[in-house]
Amino acid sequence: MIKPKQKRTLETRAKLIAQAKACIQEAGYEALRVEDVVAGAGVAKGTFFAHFRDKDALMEILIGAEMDALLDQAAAGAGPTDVEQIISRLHPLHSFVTCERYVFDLILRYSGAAAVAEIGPIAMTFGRYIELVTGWMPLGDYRKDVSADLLAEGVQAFAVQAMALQFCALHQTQRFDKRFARYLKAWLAPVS
Amino acid sequence: MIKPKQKRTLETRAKLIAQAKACIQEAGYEALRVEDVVAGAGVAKGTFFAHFRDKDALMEILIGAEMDALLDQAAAGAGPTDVEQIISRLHPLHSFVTCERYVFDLILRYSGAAAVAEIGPIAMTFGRYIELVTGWMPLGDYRKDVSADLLAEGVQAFAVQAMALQFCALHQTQRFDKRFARYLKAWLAPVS
DNA sequence: TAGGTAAAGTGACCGTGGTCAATATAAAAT
DNA sequence: ATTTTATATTGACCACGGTCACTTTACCTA
Repeated sequence: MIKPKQKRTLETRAKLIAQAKACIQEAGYEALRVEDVVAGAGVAKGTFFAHFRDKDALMEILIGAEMDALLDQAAAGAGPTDVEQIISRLHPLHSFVTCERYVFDLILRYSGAAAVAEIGPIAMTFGRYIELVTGWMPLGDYRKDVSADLLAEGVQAFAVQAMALQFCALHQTQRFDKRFARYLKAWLAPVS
Repeated sequence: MIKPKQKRTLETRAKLIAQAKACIQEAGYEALRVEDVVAGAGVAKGTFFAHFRDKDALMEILIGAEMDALLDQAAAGAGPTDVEQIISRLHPLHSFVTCERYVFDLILRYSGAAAVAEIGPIAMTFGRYIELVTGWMPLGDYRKDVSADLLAEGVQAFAVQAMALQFCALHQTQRFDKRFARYLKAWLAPVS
């Protein structure tokens, strides 16, 4: 997949991705079937797996691209200067991550790379997330006794926790943003 | 599954669970095949699904039981009074949760219940974890500006984050316990 | 003890992700 | 133009989780 030489290869790959997007548009991520994608793209099943290691690899590409775009959006303009602003800036991204249970689970599963050579699109976005939030840390009145990087890791950990509880009926009395705000206010509060 | 009446039912269920444990003992959780379990238990495949909604439901029972036993162990005796003690007390549990990538992913997937009626064994253990840690909060010199319950939720969030990074080659320079300690020291530090 | 009925068990079958030896096509060499 | 070689494509096939109409068994009642 690193350097496809033939034009045909690129065309086939584009057809597969376009058809996958169309399927998802119609019925969501979880409902995606490899057989539908290849049928719609007019290629054989084996071709799919010549282009993508497995179904999840395609999902990673599609979901990773979406997350990347949302990260770009979050990174645009001047950084947020307080907790509320951080939360609303990240809202579109968190909203996408929790759009489907299936999507959330898949993202978590691929959020870490098993090896340096295996850093996939989703693992990349988790790195970007940390970088982005780290850059925001000097902009507000947050605690200074720990590094910006550690603070950012905590923000990510709390975001994941709040999103996970979003899917949990037992805890849905609190909306995601409200719970996340409670976490961040406690985590980022300046040590007086 | 709520009140099995016939003795036969209980026997079959016991055979299935025993065989599943044997399979896992031999090759780990991920390698478990329903076909092997039913073959070993001497029943038909359909019988398996009459006893368990799906394969994951059996996994939940087995993994949940293991986690419950480890929580009992962590809860025994006087509570830990500092971060290092908290970490070593939870070590056996965290160690089991990360014993296999497959196990970790499954636990995360079932850590929240979609509905009150669906609280499974694993979702229960996440509740117990919070309760346990909440009870430990008054025992040490931790911050008092947020509730013990919120602190416990944070401990859980950081534990999950540290475990997730455990599977990530990029971050394996730090061992789980060390990373978790870094998180907890920052999270639980008393506001001076 | 026989007959009836509800519960438990069966296994052929299906859906879907994934494989691979064979084939077709494009690019390079002659 | 023809042959050779590398690359892309094919589709029959497999593995494995899960289903369901049917059969068997256990228990209850007369």
